[in-house]
Amino acid sequence: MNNQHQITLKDIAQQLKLSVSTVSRALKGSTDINAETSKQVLALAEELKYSPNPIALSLKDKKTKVIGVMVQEIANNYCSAVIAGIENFACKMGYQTIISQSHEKYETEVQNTRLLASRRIDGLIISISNETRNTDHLQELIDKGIPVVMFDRVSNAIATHKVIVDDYRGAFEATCQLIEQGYENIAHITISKHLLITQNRLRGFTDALRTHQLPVRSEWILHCDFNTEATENKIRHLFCSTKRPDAVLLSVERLSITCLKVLRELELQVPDDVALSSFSDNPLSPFLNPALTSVCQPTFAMGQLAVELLIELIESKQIIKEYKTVQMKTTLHVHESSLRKAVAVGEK
Amino acid sequence: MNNQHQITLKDIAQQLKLSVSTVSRALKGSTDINAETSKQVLALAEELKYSPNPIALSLKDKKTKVIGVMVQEIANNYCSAVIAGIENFACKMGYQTIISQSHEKYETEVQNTRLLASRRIDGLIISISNETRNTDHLQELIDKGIPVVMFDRVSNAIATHKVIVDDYRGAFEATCQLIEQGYENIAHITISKHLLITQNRLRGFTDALRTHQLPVRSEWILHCDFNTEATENKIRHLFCSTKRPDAVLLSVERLSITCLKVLRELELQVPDDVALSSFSDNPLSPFLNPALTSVCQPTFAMGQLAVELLIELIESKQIIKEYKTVQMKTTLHVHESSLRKAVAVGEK
DNA sequence: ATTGCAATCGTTACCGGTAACGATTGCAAT
DNA sequence: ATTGCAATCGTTACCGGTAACGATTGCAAT
Repeated sequence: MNNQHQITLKDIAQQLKLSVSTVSRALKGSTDINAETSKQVLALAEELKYSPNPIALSLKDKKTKVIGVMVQEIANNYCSAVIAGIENFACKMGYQTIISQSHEKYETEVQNTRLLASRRIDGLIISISNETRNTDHLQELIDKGIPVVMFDRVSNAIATHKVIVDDYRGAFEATCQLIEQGYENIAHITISKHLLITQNRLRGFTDALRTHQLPVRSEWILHCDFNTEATENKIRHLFCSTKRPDAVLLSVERLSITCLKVLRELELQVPDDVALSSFSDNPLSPFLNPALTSVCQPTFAMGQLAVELLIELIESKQIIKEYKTVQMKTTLHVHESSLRKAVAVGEK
Repeated sequence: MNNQHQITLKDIAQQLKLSVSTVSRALKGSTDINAETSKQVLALAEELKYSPNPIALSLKDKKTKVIGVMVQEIANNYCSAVIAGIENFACKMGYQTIISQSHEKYETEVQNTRLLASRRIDGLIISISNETRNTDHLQELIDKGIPVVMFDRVSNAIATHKVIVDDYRGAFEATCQLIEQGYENIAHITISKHLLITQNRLRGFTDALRTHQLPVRSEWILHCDFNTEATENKIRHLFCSTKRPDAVLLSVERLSITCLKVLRELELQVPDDVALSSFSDNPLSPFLNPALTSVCQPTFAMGQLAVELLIELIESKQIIKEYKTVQMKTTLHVHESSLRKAVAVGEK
């Protein structure tokens, strides 16, 4: 049973004693063919379960109908939700996706981007890694004629369509919510300072503090990477200082988990001792202990939009010079982790 | 800058006034070539950043070096963790993966499987949908010479390599843990009765009850699908009966979330009113409210093994007749959701 | 009878690789 | 001088499609 070969035009042509081009015409619904011949071809194609070889088409048309997606980690709620949106729209448009991971490493991102390019993808959707500061590997792709669309962690150095959220406002609102609950000593645990999202979220955070006449303490702004142990140590140090924060705004979900872990270890209660608020898109956030106040992003829609923009770039005949950056809105879901207990509120 | 074409052997050949085959030889490290010529070719290839067109190779070799992966949902912890394992090993072996989703629908699974096949994937890794009872679409692939490896939700109807866990023992142990805590009225909320994992987990569950001389109540065995509303109603009905269970074993993580939701709505406390134990691979399980007792699977290793077996099938010269089913172990992580409070234990 | 054209089909080239085969050259062995 | 062979390179065919172009046939229009 094994090693059956896939049916080709040639097989059909030979059986019907026709040329491959006639068979091709019949299958493509050309009018340049006898109706009877066409019917025979279609019937046999159906019977043999013929399906055209996309490899042959790709070679000829120099289009693979494959889109590359580069994210930090598939097993990450945010990423997999965006990918779900990408798949949804890409599929409708007849594109398939190949997903690649950077694992938050610059070197891996560069290598895997080149690997995708060597696969002759028609375009790339990317959210850069925490380490990435140089984006030449992306410019390389664009120079080769492979369009790139960025989302989430975008870069100013690349001129292309981008899909982001209003990180500034997301952080601002979350910080204000903490302040309104009476928290005045708020720390910010975030990722690489070189990422735009980090900078925007940080500005949102500090602006919220300043708006409420609260001081900004630089030692309470932690830039972490994805080395869990190092991050745990940093956070532990933060909470073991003589004066410790009574609230934290976290920039990404993974950090909030690490933070929760450390707080448990230190036997600090959330939100009694420390309140938490985090950028997060985990559907389980409301079921956490305590339920985690979350700045949510329209992940699925972001994915859909990113592919839509990418396909626009891929299929447009003329060279596009005008690139747009679409900024979507975040939603603050307030839960227990950033809410003063009723008693405490009463005392205020 | 746009529409730069990719460098081909022809480009290099023309610049060096050589034939493409000589260039090809040089790049492939053939000895059948002058050392000096070879050096020139390699230097120019480097300079022009030549990378071979995998499409052309695929067409010639009838191998795409692409593996299809069909799962129910990417945005699902279990799936994305297995996929991470698949990617890890596939990448090392020079394969790329295309991920496709069934969204728990039989029709979608069949369609997308055919789509993958039409893409000429070298092999497929699949966990079938909750609706799937007929697996002809997989046999079709195998008959075409495209090997298939199944994991998690496997089928007896297909003869091939399979990677599963000991579902029976996983369910048995989890149920015993509940019984040992003094819970005697245990329900089982699970998925389609046609899936082997469902049958094995159910057997583990009922055998544990019988071992402890507890009755098996058929009305307390709920088979759900992924229609959240219908499932919520079923669960609500279960807990609103005159005699309600005091513990539940859940077959998949998603159901445990739905169950948690309903219990909150009904203001039933976990584990005071109802204890919960669930098959789950969410890293957040220990941080849930209450921390969820989980039957965990070695997801990453399962993914790795599944590709390893698949690549073995793809690359083996002779036809393989002996298929193996690798059964891995589950681990029970006991947390608050299935632990009697100290007081209650004292009363026992 | 010739011409033109529509209808219908086949031939050929091409996409970018590789492998089989062939061709050329020069030198050593006879 | 002839033969054989190694070294080195080019030609060709093929993978499976499609499009451009060409060929044939028969009939209507002149």
